[in-house]
Amino acid sequence: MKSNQERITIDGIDKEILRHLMEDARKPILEIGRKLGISGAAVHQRLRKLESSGLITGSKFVINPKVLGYSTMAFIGIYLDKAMRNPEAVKQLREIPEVLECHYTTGNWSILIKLLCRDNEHLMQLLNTQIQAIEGVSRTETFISLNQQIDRQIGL
Amino acid sequence: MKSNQERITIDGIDKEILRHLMEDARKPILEIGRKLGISGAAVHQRLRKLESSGLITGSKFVINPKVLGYSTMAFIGIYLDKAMRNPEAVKQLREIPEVLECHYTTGNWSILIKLLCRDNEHLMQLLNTQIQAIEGVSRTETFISLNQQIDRQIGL
DNA sequence: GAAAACTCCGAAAATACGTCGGCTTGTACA
DNA sequence: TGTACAAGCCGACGTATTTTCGGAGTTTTC
Repeated sequence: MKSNQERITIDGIDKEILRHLMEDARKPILEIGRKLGISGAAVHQRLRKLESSGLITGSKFVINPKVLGYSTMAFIGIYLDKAMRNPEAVKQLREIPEVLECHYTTGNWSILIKLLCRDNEHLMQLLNTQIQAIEGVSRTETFISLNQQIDRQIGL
Repeated sequence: MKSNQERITIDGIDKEILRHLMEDARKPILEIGRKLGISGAAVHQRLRKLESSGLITGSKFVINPKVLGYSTMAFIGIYLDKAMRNPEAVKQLREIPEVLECHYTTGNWSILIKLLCRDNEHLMQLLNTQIQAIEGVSRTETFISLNQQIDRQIGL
């Protein structure tokens, strides 16, 4: 996929197309065209333009982690004894599949991660045997998400 | 979409199908079938089983916020003067389109939100005019993500 | 005002989707 | 051992979608 990253102008029709596909990536292009009152070919051409502009980075199936037994989400702030250790720490965090996000942040911590685990016991085990074991990690602070009340992409 | 939520067994072929679609929701079923050495019909039947089991919750187009000028991600811990105020606060947070996630968490804060804004100035403006303005918010702590180094779904 | 650039449409070809009956395999049970 | 049942796959089929193409209308550029 090429991303020319050229300046692009997105009009209302583009937004409408994207709004449909952001909700359901498999919605037929023809159906979107019918809904907007333009031909399927036009929708297709606009999508190609949007893709080549780099605005669309891909599409994903979303799976429900609870069905897999993953129901505990947590955020962990990580203190590193030297900020320099960041690249190596991230490399090791990447090996932990439960780590979904990893941010290099301002503030007290060096790193903030979001992770998804089965239950509190699983979380504790990850902390003790995986995360605290990473070289350079001096301390962590854990925040368990009791309930995720909003989860969405940036709007158009 | 029905979700029987029945117990389900996911074998290696199911995982392989999901792995493909989690990366690219528009990948043709037939192509996946060819890659796995089974017919398109079989892939289709498996997908129907996975859908009705509730494992698949949908599909999304992923857009690149940077192309839209959104390049600053931040996490904000919010203190509420009374935890009771949570539902009303969340309702108001939902009205702020830059708020992508909102978690009711253990720990110091009542709420942890993730938000995406254009730049630091935009962030400051959101804090001052939108978030601090919510009734019940007594204090906030902001962590700016200088770099998101991991971003993924739970693995199979 | 001509040329270039956009954007759309309709049609056609290639491809994919979704369903069906039938085949094979494995299991349960008498 | 034999039968019945369920699960999973296949090929084929009709329908629907994708993708491409040329052409036409409109706007922008110079």
